[in-house]
Amino acid sequence: MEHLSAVDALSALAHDSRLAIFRVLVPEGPDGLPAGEIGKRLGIAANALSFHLTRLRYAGLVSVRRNGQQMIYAAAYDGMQRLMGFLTENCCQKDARGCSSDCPQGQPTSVKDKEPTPIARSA
Amino acid sequence: MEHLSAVDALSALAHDSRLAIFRVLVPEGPDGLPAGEIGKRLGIAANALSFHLTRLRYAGLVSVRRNGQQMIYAAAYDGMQRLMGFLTENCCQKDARGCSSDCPQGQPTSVKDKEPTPIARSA
DNA sequence: TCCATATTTCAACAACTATTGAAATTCACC
DNA sequence: GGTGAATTTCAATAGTTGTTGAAATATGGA
Repeated sequence: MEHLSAVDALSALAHDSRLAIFRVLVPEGPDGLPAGEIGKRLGIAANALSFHLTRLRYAGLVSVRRNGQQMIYAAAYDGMQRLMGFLTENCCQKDARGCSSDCPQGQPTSVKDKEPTPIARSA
Repeated sequence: MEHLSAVDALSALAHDSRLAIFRVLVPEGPDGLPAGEIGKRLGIAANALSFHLTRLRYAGLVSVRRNGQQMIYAAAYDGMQRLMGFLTENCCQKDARGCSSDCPQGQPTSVKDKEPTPIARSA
């Protein structure tokens, strides 16, 4: 995951309603939930919900499929996994206990062995 | 980490310059870097930099100390660790390969065993 | 075809966030 | 005390994002 799409994923989750939506979807697994059900559980109006779901979808964090009149949204685990991978790789200490505390992270790398990527805006 | 402070941390990182700043600080470890050096490396003006550093600090992702005229900023690993913990716990599948892919996550919990927390705004 | 349900789209507006240049603050050194 | 360097603060503005209500689209069933 590139710097920029990480920003997309982070900002998709950096909203109260969207984080709540995502958290509702996670335990539902690939089956997901119809938009209406999400809205009902969280008390979010249909149009606002649609707005937020689009944003999550754009960030690759949820997928959609149609089932009759309903749109079924599901957490896109691979998108989340890419985000976690990016954060672990770029934003966490590499030695011993990194950010996933109870998970020894494999290759311990010494701090300071890596040039930070300069900020580059694509557009 | 609560839902809301997770949103704070996520939105602090959900910006191109701030993510770049954080990534510059991570490999420097607890020694950190003076603000000016960060600005020089990333080509960010002093006042803008100060704005972003304040935001990161507010989110608990960097710490500051003074050294003479310089302000030394360092990545706050514990803040990042809390964020990673929150995401692993709330936004990832719990079974077998969760989001930290190569890290078997200890207690595998079955999907669907957890009521999602309803969205609650404190203010 | 007509109706009801589910969801999205649109446009207007409100709210928030970022950027800029100028001024202020803090500290070290003379 | 005065000067210069590092950093922050401020105010104005621009830009982006979220919210709301109304209208449109898509689907299934009578």
